[in-house]
Amino acid sequence: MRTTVKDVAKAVGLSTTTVSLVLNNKPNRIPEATRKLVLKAAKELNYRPNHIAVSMVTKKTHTIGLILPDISNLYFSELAKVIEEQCHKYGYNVLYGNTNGTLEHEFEYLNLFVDRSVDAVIMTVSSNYSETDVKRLYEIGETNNVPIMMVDRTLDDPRFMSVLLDQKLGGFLATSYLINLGHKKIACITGPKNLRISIERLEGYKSALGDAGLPFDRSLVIEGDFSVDSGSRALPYILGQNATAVFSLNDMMAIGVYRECRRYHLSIPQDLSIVGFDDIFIDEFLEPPLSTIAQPVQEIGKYAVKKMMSVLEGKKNPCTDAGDTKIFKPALKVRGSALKFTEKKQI
Amino acid sequence: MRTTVKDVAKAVGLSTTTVSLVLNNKPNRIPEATRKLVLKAAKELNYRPNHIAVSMVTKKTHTIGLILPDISNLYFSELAKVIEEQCHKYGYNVLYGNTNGTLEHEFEYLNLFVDRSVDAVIMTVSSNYSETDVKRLYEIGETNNVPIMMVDRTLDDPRFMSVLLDQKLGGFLATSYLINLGHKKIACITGPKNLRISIERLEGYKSALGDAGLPFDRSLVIEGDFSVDSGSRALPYILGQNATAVFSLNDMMAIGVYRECRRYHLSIPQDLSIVGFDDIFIDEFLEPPLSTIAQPVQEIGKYAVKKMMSVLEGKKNPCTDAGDTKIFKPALKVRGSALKFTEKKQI
DNA sequence: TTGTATGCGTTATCAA
DNA sequence: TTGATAACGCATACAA
Repeated sequence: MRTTVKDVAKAVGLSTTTVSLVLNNKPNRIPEATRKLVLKAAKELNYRPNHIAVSMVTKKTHTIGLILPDISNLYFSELAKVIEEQCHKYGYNVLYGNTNGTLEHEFEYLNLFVDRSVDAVIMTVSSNYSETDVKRLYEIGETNNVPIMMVDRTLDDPRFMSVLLDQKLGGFLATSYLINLGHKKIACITGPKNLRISIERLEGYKSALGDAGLPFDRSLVIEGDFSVDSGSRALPYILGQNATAVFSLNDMMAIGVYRECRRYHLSIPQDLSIVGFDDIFIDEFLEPPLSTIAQPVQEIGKYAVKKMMSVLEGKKNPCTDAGDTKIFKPALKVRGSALKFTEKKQI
Repeated sequence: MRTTVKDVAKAVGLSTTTVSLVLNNKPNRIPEATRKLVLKAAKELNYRPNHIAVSMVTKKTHTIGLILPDISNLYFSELAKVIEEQCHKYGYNVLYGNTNGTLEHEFEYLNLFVDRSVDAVIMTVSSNYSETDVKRLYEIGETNNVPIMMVDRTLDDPRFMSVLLDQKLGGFLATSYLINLGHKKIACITGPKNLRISIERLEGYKSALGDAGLPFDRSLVIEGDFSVDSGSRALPYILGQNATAVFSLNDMMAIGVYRECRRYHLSIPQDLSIVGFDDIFIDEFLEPPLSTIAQPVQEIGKYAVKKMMSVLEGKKNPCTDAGDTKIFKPALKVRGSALKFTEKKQI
């Protein structure tokens, strides 16, 4: 059996109050003598506070809930790692759940975590929320007094803190790069079309096209679902449109394009230039290494928990403070998956 | 504020006992009338039990602690996903921690989780344990009455449940495949040399060599650390030994070999055949797709939590039951990274 | 069929 | 400087 405060108290012949006082370094003026006595006994009995009991009275669990679409996804597993590491630094543990991108699971985990009295929730919403859904989400946070932070993807509601990426800029960067390489027919494989990040990245694509005086051609855009397979499925269509380059809204679909290109005996970048999005670790090991838009995952994760901690320490009010949406800038990472359009012609 | 049993009781004019009784479907004969009344009130007030308070009295948190070396590692992130999903099915949540392979962190998280009264711990130990360490680990589980399960890697102590892979068989399979392809000089890039899985996989390598009447040549073995970089670093040495094939004890190092081969303008499998270990998802998208030893991660994860659940439900005693070590069989997955030795000569 | 009282391990209030 | 005692939200033995 674990030793409790009672055991320690009994061992030193003092009350549990006194023991609790010294163990928690309370400002009460406890004489050094009894102080040492208690500390010694606690150590000898290997006393460790029962966290559940502490939570019961303090109303703090020092636990945060992390709700992610899929932790086996490279981007999220890295994010999960940073977040856990950072939380650990602050003395917080993390409870996590995979939603597989469904709204039901998002709410299910949110409720589950809130039932377990997590101090905060960090989540990336992956489905479409109706106004009612947003309201429901907000109310869960409100009535349980747990701050909710959106990371990577957000809801259109200023009441939630958000830590995001400038998705549009990413789309712009990728597309501009391809344009500067001389490509005119640049296809775009999107994510689910109603998804915010999908829309924003596509906007960047359009905007780059516009800046270059190139027309936006709807037939060059094909919808995917961020999976490798959907990337593969998109290739035949893209080829049919005579595109010479493609901007894939994430790296997984780009990998799908790679795979399908091999089946068609097409080589990247000679036959098709491609730029992805995310910069997952595997990119540099692909053949050719995939050029992509890099998200500063480490910084995003660090910022997210730092911000959350300051909220939990009461330094910030998540609902009223300005600047509650932090937007990180992505960067183009040039590797070897895109070639000048002219070079292509020479082959 | 959240509604409590008291609120519900007050609302229906009954005692908290009655409310608790119906809410938990206790076998007390509660008349359908009051039953419905309570249920209705609970629903209207949106009552959700405070999990912390429940744990306080039931001594069960329905939480398991998952201690992994690195959740951003492809193998572990997949394992973490299965485990979380399975736990979720059983109504359990998971608290997780990254140890980065250090003994201190393993103990730190174990203590942390035990302080939080997790019902069980599933961990993969990644460092070397002295006898004292093993004893300490065991005692933590014992005094807190939390079953500890080792997954993927184990300690040499029958008191812990273990869910493992037949590592030696994996090494044997990979090496035999290369031997059957006609290779005589097969290098081996190992993991940290004192690590159990490293030793076991190497034993499989030796055993395959022995079965084929091939000599075990120590100079063909080079130590890595399971990272991509260590795979890259190993290549020049392997080339220097005139090896025509290499068995990499994990896929990450194999990826390192791929990368380094490109720098040397060597092609796989024409210039060098290679077989990895793990079957991480990216393997099939590499060029050429990496042949490897596949671990049934899904099954391993499912089995692990199923077993743990049966222990928690008291159907099994983790310390006395026989067969507490389950060993899964790996399988060779042939893709395109190895070629017949003779074909190589023809090129 | 339902209510009272108690306890889980801890912190907090207030008195001594 | 220290110790009763209450309280956190719930489940449960026992009583009514």
